[in-house]
Amino acid sequence: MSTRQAEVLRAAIELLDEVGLDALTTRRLAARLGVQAGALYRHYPSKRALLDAMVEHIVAEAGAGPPPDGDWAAQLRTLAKGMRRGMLAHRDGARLMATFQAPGEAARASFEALVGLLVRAGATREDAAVGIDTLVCFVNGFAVEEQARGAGAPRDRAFEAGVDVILSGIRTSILV
Amino acid sequence: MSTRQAEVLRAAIELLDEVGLDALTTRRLAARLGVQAGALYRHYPSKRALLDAMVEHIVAEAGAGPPPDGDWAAQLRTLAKGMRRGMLAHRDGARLMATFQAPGEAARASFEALVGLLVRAGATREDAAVGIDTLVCFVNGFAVEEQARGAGAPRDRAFEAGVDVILSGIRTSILV
DNA sequence: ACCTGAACACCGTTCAAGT
DNA sequence: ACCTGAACACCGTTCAAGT
Repeated sequence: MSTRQAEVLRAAIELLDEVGLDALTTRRLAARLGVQAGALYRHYPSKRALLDAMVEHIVAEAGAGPPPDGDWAAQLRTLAKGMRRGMLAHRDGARLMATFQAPGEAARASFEALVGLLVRAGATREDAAVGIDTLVCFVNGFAVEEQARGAGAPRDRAFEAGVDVILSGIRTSILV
Repeated sequence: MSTRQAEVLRAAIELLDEVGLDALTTRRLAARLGVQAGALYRHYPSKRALLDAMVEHIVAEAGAGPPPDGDWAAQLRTLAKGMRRGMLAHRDGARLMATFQAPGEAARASFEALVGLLVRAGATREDAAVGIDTLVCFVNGFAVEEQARGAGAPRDRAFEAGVDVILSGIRTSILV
């Protein structure tokens, strides 16, 4: 990944935070880089490809940090909070993820890590995948709705309560 | 609601199914109606307003049908399946819902109905709201991901397994 | 390697004017 | 009441040509 490509990506994410997804335009991005719109196509083959790179970047930065400690439930709770925080960290972050298509490297890796966590706690691989799928879909669905509703009241408590419902479902219907 | 407005809405939903959300353009919609693009603004003040009306229509048609029977869990399972079916019934239906902002009349009513169901099963109103919120966010998140991944393998079993995890979480952590 | 200039085929929206 | 015609200020993308 060339330095210039990384600069384009960084500028795109900054622009997203400033103007939102709907106003994130190749022409505006080019202007911010002091360049003509067509020049962007040296670095990304399409706007779609750039958006995908942004998603990947945001997922990776959300999945960073030390692995949490505690039992499997405490770890999943921490990781779920981190995923939500990562999406809310950027304007329209959740909606950007939702428009995404292919799971991508970082997303797949973090999914596998979560499944492994439940397997180590005693679940079969299939059951673990169901549990993680449920949790991940909830987190995504929650963040999309939360961000769509605008800056309204903080929904931290509601989010954690939802995570707890799912963790308790995993405990009673998936783990031995 | 004038007849012509209803025709515009119907044409918009047909066009969505044919070309998808990204190609759903005021000009294409106008062409399908045999009219100039500007004429649409007699019936909807903006494309956003038209999209909102489409969401409302789809939500309402998904929430139609007789109330299911069985205990609360069987009823929630049936309703969750219906919500997912409603979103998948139209091309990019899930993504369209996700771009939506205000909850809207139909959505609010169906949320209240679901909460009432859990209250009758013995939950407090707050706990019931948490449970329903969890289920609804999961359903939306699941459908968004499912539709984003394209027509791939049917995910009926994965969906129902996820619903069951949440129902079992509601049973053990919310109900008396 | 990176960018310009200019074009192409589009967008959503507005508004006077028509019937 | 509903629509036309025409414009305005934009889009994403391509591509020869420059440095």
